[in-house]
Amino acid sequence: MRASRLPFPKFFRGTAMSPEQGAFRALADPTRREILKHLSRSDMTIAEVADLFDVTRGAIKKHLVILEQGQLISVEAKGRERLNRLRPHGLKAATDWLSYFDRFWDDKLAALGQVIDAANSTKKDNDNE
Amino acid sequence: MRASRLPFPKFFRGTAMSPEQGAFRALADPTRREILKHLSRSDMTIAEVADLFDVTRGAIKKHLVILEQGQLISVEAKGRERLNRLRPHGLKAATDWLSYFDRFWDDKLAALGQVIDAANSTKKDNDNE
DNA sequence: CAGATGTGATACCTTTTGGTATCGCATCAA
DNA sequence: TTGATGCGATACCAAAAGGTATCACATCTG
Repeated sequence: MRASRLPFPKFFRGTAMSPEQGAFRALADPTRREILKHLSRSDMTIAEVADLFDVTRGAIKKHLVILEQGQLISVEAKGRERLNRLRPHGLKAATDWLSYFDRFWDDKLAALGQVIDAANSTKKDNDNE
Repeated sequence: MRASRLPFPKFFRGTAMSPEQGAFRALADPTRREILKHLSRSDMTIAEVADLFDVTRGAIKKHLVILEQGQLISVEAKGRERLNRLRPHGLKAATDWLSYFDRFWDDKLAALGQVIDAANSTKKDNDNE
């Protein structure tokens, strides 16, 4: 029977996802990333979003639900329609997570990061985390 | 027969993924994000990574393959072992993609972004509503 | 009112993901 | 040489993801 087709993955039914988990899950799909770019220009109903892609409204609706679960958009009932609006602060969860690695990919920042590390722990880098 | 269990998803067999697609796909899993943090501290063999988690080596190996496909790590054969090393520049693909939205979530940057937009397109740009 | 329309909710399908267990091979150590 | 040990490679499984089609319902509009 597979307890089939429940609306949420197990790890999200009942408890909350970490903010960066929701954000990264939502960002993993290219269609959803495109939707975000469109919503950054203007709020849109489901039908308006669906018109921009080659998939059905149902598929777009599912993408929007995942974006909403990831706190990347908010949805406002507006008469018969529902307006999807970018919630840009949600992306900050992903940006913040990634910022940990800034020192590693930017050579200029790397030098700075090492200076800061040295200053913060003049003895050694023990167990960070 | 389902052409079952091919090593790569269809969109990656044959052609290349966009850099941000590979990065975001890899980042979508919490175990992989943790692996990246560990690798930022030191290079590790598969067995060493697997010891940090409660899953089998096989599962960790699959995660490392996805991280490698996303250009987030590189793997160097070292005798009988294989050393997995963070490739931090790969994360820049995700950071770059997200930077488009900086102006939306940081109010201080928003003002700056609008100034820049205005300066860059004092004439056109009236396509939003 | 009656019809058109935007949406929600299902049911169902295929593919991908994340996991296990297992086998075989190369390489290191005794 | 003979084991141990890291890994690669499969085969297999359950669940999640991404999609379609369809129906019901609320809400606009003539």
